[in-house]
Amino acid sequence: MAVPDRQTLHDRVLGVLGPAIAGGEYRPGDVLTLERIEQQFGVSRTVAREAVRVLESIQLVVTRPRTGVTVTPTERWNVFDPQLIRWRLAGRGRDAQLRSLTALRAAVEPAAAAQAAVNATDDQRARLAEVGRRLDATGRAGELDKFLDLDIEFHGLVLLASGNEMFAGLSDVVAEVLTGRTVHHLMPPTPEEKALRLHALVASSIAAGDAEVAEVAMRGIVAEVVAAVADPELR
Amino acid sequence: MAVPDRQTLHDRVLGVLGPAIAGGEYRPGDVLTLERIEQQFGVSRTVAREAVRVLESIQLVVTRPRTGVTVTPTERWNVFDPQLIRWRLAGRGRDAQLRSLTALRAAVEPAAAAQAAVNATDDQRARLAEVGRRLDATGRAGELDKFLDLDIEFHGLVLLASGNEMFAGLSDVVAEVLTGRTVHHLMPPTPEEKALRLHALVASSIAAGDAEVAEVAMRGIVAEVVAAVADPELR
DNA sequence: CGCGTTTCAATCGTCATACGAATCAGGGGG
DNA sequence: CCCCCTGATTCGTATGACGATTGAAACGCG
Repeated sequence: MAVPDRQTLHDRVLGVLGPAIAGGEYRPGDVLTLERIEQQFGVSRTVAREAVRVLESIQLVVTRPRTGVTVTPTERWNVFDPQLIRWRLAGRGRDAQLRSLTALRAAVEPAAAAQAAVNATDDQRARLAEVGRRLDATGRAGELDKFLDLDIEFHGLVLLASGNEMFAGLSDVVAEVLTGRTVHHLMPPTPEEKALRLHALVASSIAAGDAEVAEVAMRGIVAEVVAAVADPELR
Repeated sequence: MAVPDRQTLHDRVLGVLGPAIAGGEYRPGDVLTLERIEQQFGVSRTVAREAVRVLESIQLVVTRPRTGVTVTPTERWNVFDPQLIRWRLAGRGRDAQLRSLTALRAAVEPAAAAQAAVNATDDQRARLAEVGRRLDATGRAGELDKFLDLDIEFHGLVLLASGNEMFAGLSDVVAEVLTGRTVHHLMPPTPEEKALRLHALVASSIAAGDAEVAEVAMRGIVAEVVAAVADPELR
């Protein structure tokens, strides 16, 4: 066991450089040269270049001849990139990231639920109902870890069943947010009864094809989440 | 003149490979080898690798030793990547992409407007009012090109003023959608009177700090957009 | 002294080549 | 019949070299 995950070298470089930039250890305008990266990590030009190339595609940096690799102003960053989101959630600015993502969830998930009620396949409706039932059971039993997994599956299913690929593309992000919320103890020790009922309502409305109720119910869920994340007394 | 834009080689490779994969010319499961890319484009391994590396970071492909570079199933793609969005808007699947993006707009922009009413700086409120006025004027004058520019600026401002970086990160996407809508003639030759009034209402509500009205007004705007894009008679 | 031009050096961009590592397939041995 | 070993394929990484780009300093001219 414990064979340290075979990682490529550029992944390791990226895994240091990315979080460092995302976490603000380098400020916009700071300059890295390829040579410095090579030396700092003891890697070849090839590896350094590939790592930088990826950072560039996330628009964390720009590279120009004679100047080097310059850190980009934050507002140009590709904030939807899952890697970047993970880096930011792991470092400082985690709370801010969690809040902005939660606002995004609040905007998107009700719409996704409505569309899911219209577009879901029979199979998806059935699975949603099933996951909803198990969610309810583990919630009432207070099994938080299992609840988290099911919660992630639940919301992922809704986003997927919406039939909108952009919505579906957010499932990983939602998973990160849910996980982060649990890890940072922004979750009540036992899921609230109200939340459980709302999840059940979302599932049944989607199963029944009732877009309006599905949307309202989901709005209720995310409203609670927004409140929890915004609550200053928990930080 | 006509000095062909100095582009790096990997950008050119990427500019062919990316759209090709995004446009479905390679199917999920298809395999490219680095060697084939080298030969096809007449470039060195370095260049081929860097292009592939970027594709990998968008999750269009995965690479494994002995196997090669394999095209990933669509649902794993990083659909929020601006590059990918542009590639898809440029090729086939353009309509589908336009529709899914519009649904995303419809979900996000009302929330953004509401938050903007709360969080916008004085300067942003003023600029929004100003842009709103000019939007109205060019709209009534029927100057479509100028209207498009102002419309892009308007929606970008709202997203930015929301103070939520995720929302702000969508301004480029919204710009693409608005442009695409005009290019594909999903816009009425003269902007509708109702849309103009709603834009004005959004601007004034945000300026006045009225989140509720700003949200409702924006909802009115995007509802019209959804209808226009969904309208089958225009395709 | 001011300003445009030239020179220079730093850094990226690209290439060719070589070797190691991972992985899958198939053959040989138990 | 199963397991292990061997080999082939492809990526992963390193190295050294040269050209291209560009910003800044040095230079020369008015």
